[in-house]
Amino acid sequence: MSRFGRSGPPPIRDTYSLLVLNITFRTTADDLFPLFDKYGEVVDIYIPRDRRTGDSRGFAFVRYKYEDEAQKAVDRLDGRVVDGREIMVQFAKYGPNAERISKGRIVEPVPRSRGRSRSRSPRRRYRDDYRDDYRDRDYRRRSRSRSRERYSRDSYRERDYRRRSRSRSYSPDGYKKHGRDSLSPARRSPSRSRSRSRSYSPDDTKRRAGDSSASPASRSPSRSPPRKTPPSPERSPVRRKRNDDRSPRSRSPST
DNA sequence: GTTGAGCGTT
Repeated sequence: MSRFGRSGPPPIRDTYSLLVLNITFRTTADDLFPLFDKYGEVVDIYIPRDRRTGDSRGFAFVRYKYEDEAQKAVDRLDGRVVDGREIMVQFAKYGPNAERISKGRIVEPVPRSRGRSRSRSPRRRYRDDYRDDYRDRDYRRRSRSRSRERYSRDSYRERDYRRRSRSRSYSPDGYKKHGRDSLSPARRSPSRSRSRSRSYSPDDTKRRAGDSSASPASRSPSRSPPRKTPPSPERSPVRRKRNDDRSPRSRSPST
């Protein structure tokens, strides 16, 4: 939203856009206007904001009516501390003045003098690659939230590691301890397993919050085999019963 | 609540 144009950018006849970087996220056009207006006639000030949060992205575009004024503003405001942060002012690459540069008429107005010129070449390439605004926005957002993402990632990793460790710790533990005995614990296993599972159930439910169904699935296979065994014995008794029945019968002939 | 290389809408 342009400071002076509500329905969009104002009619620009011959304006020069300046790019203001390293400004605080709370700095608004109103804060920059008096600063830049002091060094020349400011036509428009625009601060790109995030469409989701609405916060400024940390840089602004200041349009001057004359190039000399813009140049002066750059020279005077570049490196100025605003809101406790040193801002960087330089000519914008994209804009009405960009056409002039395209003509090859203007030869690097500012950065060269200050020697602050960073990697300006690759920037152009990025813009060419960009097609969707979403991607562009996402990319920039990702860059900004790099620190945040890193923190989040660490947290997630730590949690995952801990969870996995715990899972692994219990798995072998149970198997090793009960694995010693034969099928005797097999029947007792489900009983104990369930009992223990219930103890940890609340904890897991709260921690995972309905996510990562892999955990239960992971544990499922472990419990699956032993669980399959119980149903078997269920039918066994039937046959065994018959066996018992047959047992006496078998003994009968023997006798 | 946080952040920090870069290039633009309403």
